[in-house]
Amino acid sequence: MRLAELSARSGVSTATIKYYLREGLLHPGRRVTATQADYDEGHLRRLRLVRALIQVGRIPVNSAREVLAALQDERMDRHQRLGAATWALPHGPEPDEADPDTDAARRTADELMHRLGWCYGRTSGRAPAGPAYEMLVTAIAALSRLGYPCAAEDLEPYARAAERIAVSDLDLVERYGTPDEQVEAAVALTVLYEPVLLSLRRLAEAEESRRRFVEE
Amino acid sequence: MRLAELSARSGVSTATIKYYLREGLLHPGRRVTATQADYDEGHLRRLRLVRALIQVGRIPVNSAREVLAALQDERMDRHQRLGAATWALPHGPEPDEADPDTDAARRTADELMHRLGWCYGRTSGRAPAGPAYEMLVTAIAALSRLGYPCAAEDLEPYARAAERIAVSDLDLVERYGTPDEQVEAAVALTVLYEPVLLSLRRLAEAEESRRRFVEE
DNA sequence: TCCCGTTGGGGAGTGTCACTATCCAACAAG
DNA sequence: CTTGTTGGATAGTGACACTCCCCAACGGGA
Repeated sequence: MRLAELSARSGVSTATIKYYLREGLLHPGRRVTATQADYDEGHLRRLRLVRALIQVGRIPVNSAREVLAALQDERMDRHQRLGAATWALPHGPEPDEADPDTDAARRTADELMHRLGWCYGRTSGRAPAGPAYEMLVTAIAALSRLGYPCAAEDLEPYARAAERIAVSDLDLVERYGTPDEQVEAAVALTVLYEPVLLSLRRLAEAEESRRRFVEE
Repeated sequence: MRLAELSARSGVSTATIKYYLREGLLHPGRRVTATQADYDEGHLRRLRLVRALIQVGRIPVNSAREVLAALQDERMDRHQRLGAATWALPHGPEPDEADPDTDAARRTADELMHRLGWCYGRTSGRAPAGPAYEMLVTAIAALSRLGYPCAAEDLEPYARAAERIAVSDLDLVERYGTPDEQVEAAVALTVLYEPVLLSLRRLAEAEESRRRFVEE
């Protein structure tokens, strides 16, 4: 398959494919002559994944490169690769450590982890905190700065919902045969189910708001 | 309160506050002289909300303006205002209607709405679809293009989790007294709980992955 | 009274990001 | 032989969220 065909079958312009090649998001094709290369189904699949991560998952190109690199790092097992890929995902601004709200937020997050029996945070920290934990702290700090309730007990229902969602996620992942496929599936599902989840939540909120506030 | 004090108490630079004033995200202060204006606690609160929406919620400035406008539109009731604000939230690219995957995705989404008894979509459509619905369709289309399962039955657990989350959300909202406060709370919670939810999901996934894939 | 700092207002500049356009010489297909 | 495509490279684009700088008009302390 040549560049033009890869472009036609993926719906991505040749200019953009060249850009991804330059940025290392896509492996170069097998060189046939000095001015011709051959691409296969693997390139097409990878290209579609890249597009999905960037366009649907709104992941910056640089992060996408790191995520893809983690996916195929032979030195790690399934769990580690998934962790490395998740680690590279975008995660918003770092918490402002000078802010007292951040400190309070960190304590709230720690308490939540403790309640749930998860091994993150300062007190129960078997695992390093990681970007997802920092993201949580930042969000909790912003909420309390605005005066909205987000004590550990307010957050617990959300965490319980997240637990159930994670079980569904991993069930989907385990449908796939090889560990390699599973890791790719896990990352794709982590990223691409985010918009699914957020849109379902917004629809559910509208539904619940109608139920509570509109008399018919 | 003058500009410098507003800046000090919010942690936002005077240049950025001026930018927000220009962009209409913040009401002008009460003019004292030709070169002096007075800001109050309302400005501080609004500024903190704007910052949270933009920095934590990652909402573009233009969308934030629309969201804030919807919040205080006197012509609408609680439910309508919340809907208008949610409507203005960012929602990714429009689905590509030329793509057969989009059509299939739309049918999947419709079936899901039907299973849940929600009044969205083509078949049960009492309400107009809205951006959240389009976001769902785009994400489902991307997933099936990559060959990942997302039939209505695969999505149902996610939707059930979203339902429970929406109930928690509205419970938090109803702690507030006046409808005005409730609407602001609803929007702030919709937006600011998104990173909370996503980070909790990532942590829960790591936890579940460890449970399944790592023998200790 | 003087003066240095601050004010609102406005225009222009900055840096990042994800492309996109253009050019090039080397090929390849009709 | 012509017409078009290829990989490779550089430069340009448009959106975005600030950020900088300039101005004349105040205003509070010495």
